[in-house]
Amino acid sequence: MSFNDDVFEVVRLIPNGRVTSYGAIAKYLGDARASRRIGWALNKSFTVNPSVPAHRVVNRLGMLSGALHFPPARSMAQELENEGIIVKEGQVVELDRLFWDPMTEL
DNA sequence: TTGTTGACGCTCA
DNA sequence: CTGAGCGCCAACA
Repeated sequence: MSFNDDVFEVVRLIPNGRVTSYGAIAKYLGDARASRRIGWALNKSFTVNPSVPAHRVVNRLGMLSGALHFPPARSMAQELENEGIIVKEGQVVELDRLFWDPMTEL
């Protein structure tokens, strides 16, 4: 199934220390309404190789809405901070500066 | 087969 | 400014 693969591919292209949103990815894939499905795709991202940096994907406000779905062993916020991204109150700080839009960057 | 759900995003009150 | 509601559509019970 290619939708998931496309999602993974785009997510893997996100530069280190940057983040993007479900909507941006959906739009890039041609279906701006697929944002909800991006989450589904990312669920499986933990079972594929090479691994997908799903922690770099947040909702359009920069909130870590998917943090609860991360494997217990990993912390979404922590992974982000490891890359230099500041996460406060479950939200990415300076989102506008760290945001990476595949539509304009690719 | 039908109904509910959700890692979203937008609009309206 | 805040909160509630709605459209989307695949996965799941």
